[in-house]
Amino acid sequence: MSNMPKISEAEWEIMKVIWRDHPATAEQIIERLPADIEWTEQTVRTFLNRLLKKKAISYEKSGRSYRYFPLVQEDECKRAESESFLKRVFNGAAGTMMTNFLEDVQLSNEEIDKLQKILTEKQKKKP
Amino acid sequence: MSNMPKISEAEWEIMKVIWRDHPATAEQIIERLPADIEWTEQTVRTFLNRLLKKKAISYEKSGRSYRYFPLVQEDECKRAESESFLKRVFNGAAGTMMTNFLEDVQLSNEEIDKLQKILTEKQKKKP
DNA sequence: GATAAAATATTACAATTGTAAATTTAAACT
DNA sequence: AGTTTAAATTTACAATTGTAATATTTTATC
Repeated sequence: MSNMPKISEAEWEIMKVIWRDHPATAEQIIERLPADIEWTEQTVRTFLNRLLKKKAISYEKSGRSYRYFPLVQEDECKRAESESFLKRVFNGAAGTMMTNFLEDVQLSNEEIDKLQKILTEKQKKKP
Repeated sequence: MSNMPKISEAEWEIMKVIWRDHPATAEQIIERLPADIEWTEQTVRTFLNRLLKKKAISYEKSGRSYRYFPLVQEDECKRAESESFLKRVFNGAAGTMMTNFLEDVQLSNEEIDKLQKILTEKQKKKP
């Protein structure tokens, strides 16, 4: 099975930027991080190095800098993290978890429609 | 707002047992942990101590042992952890997150119905 | 009240994480 | 080619976490 690297909270921020647009230099990554994150450049470069060591990303050289790109897929990481969350917090009870979220969160009408549609599909497939 | 203690993955297992049935002695907690968890008693006691230090739980004395009980509410912890997960992994996009989950997870017909009902309610309330 | 047994509390230790500073390397410019 | 300078690499360091072992304190028991 998947020996996906464990990505820490801070590293997730880096990965999200890289997934969104790659390859990307450290400089680009730094400037694309959400504005409310206040890390020094060195801090970001440390995270990049750790992600390299974990084989979550790789790079190609370009001039004097590296252009980083992901080695692990966003979808897989999300799935892994979701499973872990579901098990840790809700003992794996997806229904309870979804119910809880639905009660707490506000959704647009489009989102509601989409969810309804998926649910209806699911219903049709089962007896 | 809430200055809720950060509960680690291992600590979550302890908290879930305590929430389910409290007050509970260390011994009871140890025996109620899921069978697939293989911690020595000392390890569990360490976690109990850390949770005490974090003020996530407290205790009352009973004979020679402590009977632990929660100081933080399960609901609040779940909510906090859910928010953190949602932000970290899905940038806060609840719709996307729910869609992803729905596609990956299998639900009973009752669960599907319940979710449909909640969605329909939500729809009615908004234009 | 002394002792044994059991519970709690303290100490340990390596890995991971957040947060950088210092150092080294390599590319650009003169 | 030598120097500047920007990038990457190495080193740092405290807090948290997983995983216990050891030590100390209490309470039953004789």
